[in-house]
Amino acid sequence: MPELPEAETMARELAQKTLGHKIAEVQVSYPAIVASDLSSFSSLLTGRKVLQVRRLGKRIVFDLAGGHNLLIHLKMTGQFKFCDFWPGSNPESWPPHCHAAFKIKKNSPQKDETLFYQDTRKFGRLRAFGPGEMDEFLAGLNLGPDALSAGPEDYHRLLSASRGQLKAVLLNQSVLAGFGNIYADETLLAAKLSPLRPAMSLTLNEARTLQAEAQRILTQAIECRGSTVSSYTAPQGAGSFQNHHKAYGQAGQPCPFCGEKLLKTRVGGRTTVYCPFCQK
DNA sequence: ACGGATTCCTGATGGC
DNA sequence: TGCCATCAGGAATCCG
Repeated sequence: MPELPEAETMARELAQKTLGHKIAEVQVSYPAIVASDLSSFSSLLTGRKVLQVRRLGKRIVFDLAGGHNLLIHLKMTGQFKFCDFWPGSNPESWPPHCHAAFKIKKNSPQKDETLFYQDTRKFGRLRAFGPGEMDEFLAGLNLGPDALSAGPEDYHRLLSASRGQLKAVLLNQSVLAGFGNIYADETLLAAKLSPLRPAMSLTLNEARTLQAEAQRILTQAIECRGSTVSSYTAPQGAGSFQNHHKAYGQAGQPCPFCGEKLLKTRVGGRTTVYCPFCQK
């Protein structure tokens, strides 16, 4: 599922293909995928040049000319793919699970491309904004600082201020933005901290370890272009960090530190894999 | 203010 | 082999 490293990879690869080019046409085949006003979705984006593509937590932002924006949350299975044809108005003729299409009018002599938003489970959401509107929307989300750029003191202050189990707090995007189920489990195992313990009990030294491991793992995952599980693919193909997972999906496998079997449980409603001996 | 359940979806998996 | 039930999961929303 797309978390911080996957969203970062997608933003980079989307930028490579779209920066400086115009969105010439927009089509939506599954209207529920648009979470902003549907009638203005196309007109807010059409004819606008892409100035920047960036990641915001797990979201992807297209900054467009004139202060307009396209904001995407990929949720579980959202992804982008480029094709060299423009789809017909009949959704049946679209590539599988594609719900929106953006015609990228390339500067000559490059050939135009179609950017498809593809989402098997249809959980993802797209929003288009006029000038200033996105900031207002984002303020309402109350996102915490980015998990990759926050420092050790931030980790300590934010996590130890929240009630609840450490992993549940780590997954709360208004505490830190970017962690999902994969990297929460990976980071907690690497830092030898139990997902089950109260976040309030986190000491400054433990927070330092947690932040350092988060930085290391998220950075390495970005270098691997993310983890390809449940069909995630970036525009330029699958990532490879799934080959480095030590916790996620590894229940019953030996703990990398002590060799005992990793256990599976649930924290905050999510499947959680951890070592009951190493993670304190 | 917190935890828990529910909702949105579809493909993969497991039991019989 | 086939069929049906269950599970997976981010986050908004609702309930207690």
